[in-house]
Amino acid sequence: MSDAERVYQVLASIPAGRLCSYGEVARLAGLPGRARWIGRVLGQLPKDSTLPWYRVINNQGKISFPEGSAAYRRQLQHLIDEGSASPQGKIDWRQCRWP
DNA sequence: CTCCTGACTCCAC
DNA sequence: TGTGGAGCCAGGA
Repeated sequence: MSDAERVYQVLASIPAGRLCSYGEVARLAGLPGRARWIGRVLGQLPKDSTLPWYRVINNQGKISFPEGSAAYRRQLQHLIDEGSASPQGKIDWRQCRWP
């Protein structure tokens, strides 16, 4: 199994309504210290992917896109749909911790 | 091969 | 609480 495949599995196993940081996904995938790589992998994800990439935010509990950008709004909308964030962009990052 | 970049983190100020 | 800098490492030029 490739590193990328493990990352996909970790992603797919994040419950709806829960959030996870890049570094955490990396650790869960057995790749400690490679948070940046996770970001790159997500960036390469096909647009029609069903993986919950939007449940991944940075360690500060924020979306890792410039506020107001199209990508930012797209991710925020998903989080709002799942009740993880308010329309104002306030993210409930307490949900970040995830076993 | 080297240099630069980045959906990141940590740790000192 | 906020900033800044160093560490990190795969990819592309």
